[in-house]
This record gives sequence, C-alpha cells and structure tokens, in this order.
Amino acid sequence: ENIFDRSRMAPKTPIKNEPIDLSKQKGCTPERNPITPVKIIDRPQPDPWTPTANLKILVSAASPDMRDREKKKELFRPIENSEQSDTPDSLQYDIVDDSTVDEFEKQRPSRKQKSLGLLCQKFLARYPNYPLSTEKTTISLDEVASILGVERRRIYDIVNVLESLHLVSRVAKNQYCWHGRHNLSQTLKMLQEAGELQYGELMTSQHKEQDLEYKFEKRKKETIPDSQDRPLLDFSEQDCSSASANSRKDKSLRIMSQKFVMLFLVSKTKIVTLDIAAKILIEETQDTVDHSKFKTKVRRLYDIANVLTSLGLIKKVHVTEERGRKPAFKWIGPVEFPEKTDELRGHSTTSDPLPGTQRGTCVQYQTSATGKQRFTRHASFNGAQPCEATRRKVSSEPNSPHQEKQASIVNSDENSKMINLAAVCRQKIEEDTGYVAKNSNITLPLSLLPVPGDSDFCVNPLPQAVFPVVQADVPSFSLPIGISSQASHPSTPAASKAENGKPTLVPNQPFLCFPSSSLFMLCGGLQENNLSELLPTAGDLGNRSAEAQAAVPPTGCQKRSSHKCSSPSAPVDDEEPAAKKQTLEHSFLPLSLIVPKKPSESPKAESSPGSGCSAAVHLEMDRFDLASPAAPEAANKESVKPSDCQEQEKQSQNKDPDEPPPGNEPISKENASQPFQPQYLYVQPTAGLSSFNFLFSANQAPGAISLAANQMPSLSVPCVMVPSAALASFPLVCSPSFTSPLAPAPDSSFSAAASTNFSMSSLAPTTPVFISTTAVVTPKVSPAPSVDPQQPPHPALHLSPVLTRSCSGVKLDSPVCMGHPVTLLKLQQPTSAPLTPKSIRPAHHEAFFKTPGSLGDPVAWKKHEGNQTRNASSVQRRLEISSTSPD
DNA sequence: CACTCCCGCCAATTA
DNA sequence: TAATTGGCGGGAGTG
Repeated sequence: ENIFDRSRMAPKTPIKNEPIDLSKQKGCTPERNPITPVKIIDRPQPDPWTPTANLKILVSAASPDMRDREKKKELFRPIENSEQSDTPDSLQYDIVDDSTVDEFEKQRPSRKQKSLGLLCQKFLARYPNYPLSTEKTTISLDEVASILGVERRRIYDIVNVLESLHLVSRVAKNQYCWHGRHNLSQTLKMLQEAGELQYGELMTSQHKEQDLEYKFEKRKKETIPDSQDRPLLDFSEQDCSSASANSRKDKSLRIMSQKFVMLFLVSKTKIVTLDIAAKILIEETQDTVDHSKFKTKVRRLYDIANVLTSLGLIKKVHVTEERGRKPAFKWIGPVEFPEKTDELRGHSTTSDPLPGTQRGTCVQYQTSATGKQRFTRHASFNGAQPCEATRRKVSSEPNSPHQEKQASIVNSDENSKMINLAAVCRQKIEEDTGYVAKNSNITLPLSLLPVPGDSDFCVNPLPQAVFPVVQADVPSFSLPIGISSQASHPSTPAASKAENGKPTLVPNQPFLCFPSSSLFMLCGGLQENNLSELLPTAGDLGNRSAEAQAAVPPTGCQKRSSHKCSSPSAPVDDEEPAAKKQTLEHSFLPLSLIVPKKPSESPKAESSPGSGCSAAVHLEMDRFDLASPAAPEAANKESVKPSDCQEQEKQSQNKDPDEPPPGNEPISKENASQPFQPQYLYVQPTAGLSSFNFLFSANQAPGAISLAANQMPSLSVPCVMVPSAALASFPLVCSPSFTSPLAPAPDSSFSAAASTNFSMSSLAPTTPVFISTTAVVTPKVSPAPSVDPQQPPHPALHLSPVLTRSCSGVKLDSPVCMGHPVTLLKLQQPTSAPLTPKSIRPAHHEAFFKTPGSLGDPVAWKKHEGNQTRNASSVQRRLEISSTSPD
C-alpha cells in the first residue's frame, strides 16, 4: 500500500524538495504563496504528495509497530509520536488551504523540522525498541524515505549510525533489518571495551577534556598512530567481521559513530566536546588535519550526534572552558558496563574482539571469557546478522560480526558487573554491618554456577579480585542466550557443584552462587536499557533478559526515576538524563517491569536481621526455585553471556522446589509469558537489616531448572546465580551469614540466624558486587511470617525480563564506581552487624555513596533514593535498606 | 558571527 | 551501465 504512494511521490530524489512546503503550496495554493518561493520553485511537480507524506510520517510515527500499512490507512491521525512533526504538517495542510501565507511560514518547517534528529525520531518511532526476537523487521530504505518524506540520503545518515550500534543491520540492497535495542547494551559494552583499549589510556587517567586532548594527541603521535587506534577500532568493527577490509574508505560515518560513542564510554565525565572528538577522529583517519577536514568532521559529528540524541544516548551540552563555551555532548545512556570494563578490561578487551572469537582469533577472549556464551549469543544473533554479513559483503560484514562479538562480550561484561556488585555489596556490608567480609565470604560464597567446567572460574578472595574473577567467569558463563539450553549442559556440572555448597570458591566464576541460605539484595538502578532490552526478547531475549532482570528487580520498574537513585553513582549526571532515559526506555519497554514493591512492608526481619534475613532469603530462594523453571534465567537475563551462569543458577535455584511463598516479596514477573524469558525473583528484604533482596532471573530452560529443583531441598538453594551483569548494576549485597561459606550442605539446615545479614546498599554505582554467604538459611525461619501476602505461593518466578539498570549510567559517572568498587573485605562481625545495621548502615552508606557520587550530593541524593526509592521500587529500597536499614 | 547541519553533488561500490 | 551508498562541503538557518 505504502508503496503506491511512494511511487507517486517521487521515486527517489525528486521529492527532495520539501514535501511539506511544496505540497502545501501546490495543494493549497501554489502560486499564491509568495512565501515559499524558493523550494517550491525548484520542485517541478506540484505534488500533493507532500502532505500525504506528512501524513504517512505521522502515521508511521504513530504506529511504530505497525509500521506500515495499517497505519497509513489511519493516516490522519496524528499519533503521539508523530505529533510534533505531524501536527505542524497537518496544520499546514489546513492552513494552506486557507491560503495564508503566514501559515506557510509557520509551517515551514524550517530547518528544525527537517533536522536529522527529528527525522531520526520519526524513523525510530516506526520500530519497536525491543522487537520480539522472532519478528524481524525489515526496513526498506525507499519506503521509509518516502514515508518520512525525505531523500534517501538522509535515511542513510540515520541508518548508518544505527547500524554502528547494531540497532539495524543491512540485509540487502535497500533492505535493513531492525534489531532494536536488545543488543544495545552489548554493543555499548563492546565499544566501551574497545574504547578503553584505544582511548582508555588517555581518558581514564585524565579524564578531562583537556587532558584527553593531550592524551589523544600523545597517543596519536606516539603510540596510537599505528596500531592501536586502528586496530582497536578495526577490531570492534571491521576486523572481527571479516576483515573485509576496508573496502571503501571506511564507512566513515559508521566508524565515526562508534568511535564517538567510545569516547563517551571511556570518558569519565561522559562529556565529549565536538572539537575533541573531531580531532580524535581525524587522527585516526590519519588524514592531515586541515581545517577543512576538521570542519567536515564536525559536520559529520553533528549528524551522528543528532541520531544519538534521538536515541536518547547523548544530549547536547556546553562546556565552558577558559576559552569559552564549546559545544559538547554528554552521554546520558547506560553506563554500566564501564565497571566491567575496568576490571574486566583485560577481558573485556578480549571481548571486544569477540568478533574474532568466531574466527578463532579471540583466543584471548576465550581464555578469559569465553566463548560459549559468545557463541551462543552469536547464534541467536546470527539470525539477523549473518544475513547482513553475507549479504553486505565488505562493508556490512564488519558489523555483523561485531554484533556477535558484542553479544558475547556483553556477557562477560555482565559477569564482571556482577562481580563488581559483589564487591560493592561487600563493602557496604562491611560498612554497614561491620562485618568483615573478607573472609571469604565473598569468595567463598560465590561459587560460580556458570562455569562449571571452565577454568574460567576464579575465585576471588579479594574484593578486587572479585572482578577479575568475574571476568574469568564470564567466559565460562557466557553461554549464549539462545543456547541457554546448551549452556545448561555445561552448567550442570557446575550447578551440581554449587549445590553441594562447595563451589564456594570458584575463582573467576562469572556467577556467584550463593548458598542457599544467604540472601542477597540487589539494588541498584538497573539501567533502563537493559530492561527494555530484555523484555522484548523472549527466547533470545532471554539472554538479555537477564540484564533486564537485573534492572527490573529493584524497583526500577516501577519507578523509573527511582532507579536513578538507586544507582549510587547516579547522582552525578544521571538525573536528568537518566530520567529521560528511563522514560524512554520505559516507554520502550514492552513490558513493564514488575516491581514488587514492597514497601516496607516486610520488615519482618528487621529487628533481627540475621534471622529475618535468612528467612527472607529462604523465601526468596524458594521462589527461585519455584521460579526455577525460569530460574536459569539469571543467566539469561544477561542475555547472552551467562548462559552458563543461568544454568547454574537454575540449578541452584532448583534446589528448592517448593517453597513457601511466604512472604517475601512479591515477585514480579514480566514477560513471563515466554519460556525463556528471564525471570527474576526479587526477594525482598525481609529483615530490616539486611534485607536482601534477591533477584534471580529465571529464564531459561525450564528443564534445567526443574532438574535442579529436584535435587535441592526447598530452601536450600545452594547457590544462586546471579548474572554478574545483571547485578552489576545493582548495588547489591548480600550476605548471610557466613559461617560456612564453604559449607556445602546448605540445605536448609543452617540457621538463618546464624547467617548474618549484610545489607549492602548499593554503593557503588557500578559495582556490584557481591555476595556471599553461605549458609543456608532455614526456611523455616522465615517462613511465612514476614512475607508478604502479596505473593502467591509460588509466584516465585517473576519473570521480569526487564531489569532496569538504572544505576549504571549514573554510576559510571561517579568516580567511585568507576574505580573499583571496593574492597570488601572486611566482613567481620558476623552477626553483630545485623543487629544494628540500620544505624550503622546509614553512615556507611553515606560514605559509600559519597565516594561514588562524589561530592556532597551523594548524601543528599542518597537520601533521595533512599527515601524515594523505598517507596518506589524494591530496588531502591534495597539501597535504602542497605543504607539506612530503615525498617 | 558562530554554531548547526541541511542539502545534494558526485564518487565509490554494487547489482 | 544503472542503481545504491555514502563522503563531503557549500552555504543557509538560528541564535
């Protein structure tokens, strides 16, 4: 249907005239209008068409889903999305008729209306952010161009940028495949990693723009010149794919876009000025730096920036330096991965290369992390990508490979995140509780589910170690999402291990297993992105879902805003951007997360943290178990990466088949519908103390879970796997008592009480961390009391594909986060802490936050979060709890 | 005037 | 050779 219109309109370029103006004129009063002279004149034909075009646009906007036709029919209505643009147009029509020149003028879109950013928004409005994996949306350039009423050239500008982020891939001539943002986080991770390699040195240490500049310059001249820059870039992009070489000049726009994004991801401040970016990009290009070139680069950067802005990844800001104010852009997208990167970095780097992995190039990666996940991921992706690569040959190829790589990478990242979280948690815990985690805790507890067999696992005794471990783990874990089932195999062993309890220490494991007893809270803001991503995918998505899960759990779902808060680091920049993002994401998200909010209702354990917690834990655990079918999902959520983990998790989860639903928290499920979807369990913190909340993802193969379940006794979930990634964003912590981290037999026996509770608050923005614990809590303890009524008995599973990571973005900013989270280590007093967690915690929190947040705000924001959060989302709550131990 | 960045020529690539 | 892609930079719109 659409087509016909198009044909009419103008097949290709003709239209270029502004549809709107012309149309108006023509339609209405062509001659009359003095006003529209210029363009109009040019245009040979008077097409009524323009108006139509507008309508189409509107329509398209309106029906992202629909895309085409249906909407077209409906044309008239301006839908929300299109409203802005549409409105004017529509008005125009009317007006035109009226024949008022003025109107023309008004309508006259003027540049703004024709801006690439607006165009991009319209374009994006036509497609779902998180399309179901199953459905592949193909984009016809001609069609889109006609619908949007622009020349193809402009569509290329948009598509090229989107392609650089893997939101779309080229399938064939004039044909692009819409992937949506499912892989966005992965892609960003990759880019971040790649960016670190390339620019990291520069950026990291010195962050500031100026510094950066210097560094860049140095690099360029010094190191970078040859190998570094390009290679890195290449890897990410080209190399991986196929080395197709650079067939044409590189596709500058695509590459520039990736590099530009890398700069943001690598930048501590998350702000990149145009001139710096242009310089950097020019360098890479090696071109001589003439002024003209610089100008050209800047033009291109504007083009890219407009698209990225439309994607909600950056926003324009101005940096005032000594010299004056310079145009700059600030990254407002997810930032989480950074953590991983740092720690993982080595790994990550590898990951970046992922592409290579396929080839085999990635040895490094493999060692570090692994391939499985990647592969799996790839597989899932493949569907889409492969096509592109093949079809597109050179130019396109790079992309496709990248994507795959990315996916895998992502996984690893997630793992790392997890680790980070753990670390963070520890810290918090320590701080809050006074406990010293050092023991082992962390390390022990974590057994990684994921990597059953892999050497990957590393145990990290150290807090820092944690991260590394994670990385290592990652690989192992990383199962492809799609693979999840596959993953399970490998994972199985691991799982079994975990169950035993022994697993405790697995180094490097990507996932942590917790002894059944321990509880965790995850907090944090999840990023929206993740969530959104996750949701969509059902099967494939599942992987992602893991990520999403993470995000979700907390309250993020409910509160978008909250998640910001949740992330400790957030305070910094997030605020607005974050909010925006959130909103965006939310909007995007198909599903809404479920957030269980548990308002403070279940304070059950508060008073006695330990016990309470344990109980809570149990509950949680149970749920997981219940959920277990889904459970594996944790891994899933990550989406790709941690498939292994997932499995492991599953296993762990499985342990308890039954469970009382006591009351913990309601679990939220989101997308439960699909089997694979990642599910989360959110456990609410019961005890005041510590309330830990757990989130598990459960997605994945049900079967896997089921298996586990049998094995495990109800409570005892031997281990819980949390996808690192998922967690990463959250601040989380957990801890139970530790008594026996090792204790293999966790089953229900251990008393919960024994276990201490740690509450972690989300500290670090980024980091994640933690975990531990061991013992099991007895389910008994918690049983019902506290729990909430909310849940049904088994609701355990929540599938919430979406997790939000709100925090991450923010976190990044915070110095703290960036750095390492921390060291956790001190968990000493086992129980004591629990008791007065509240009082203590607060202080800790603050400190904690501050660090990350940097600045005084931290506290304030902390409060906000805390307060708000609680209310809002579970996640937030957690934070709060940890921080304040409110209840 | 500086900042943005639209527009579209035209070359490189593909089909 | 025709069509598709997309680099590039003039120069217009905005503030």
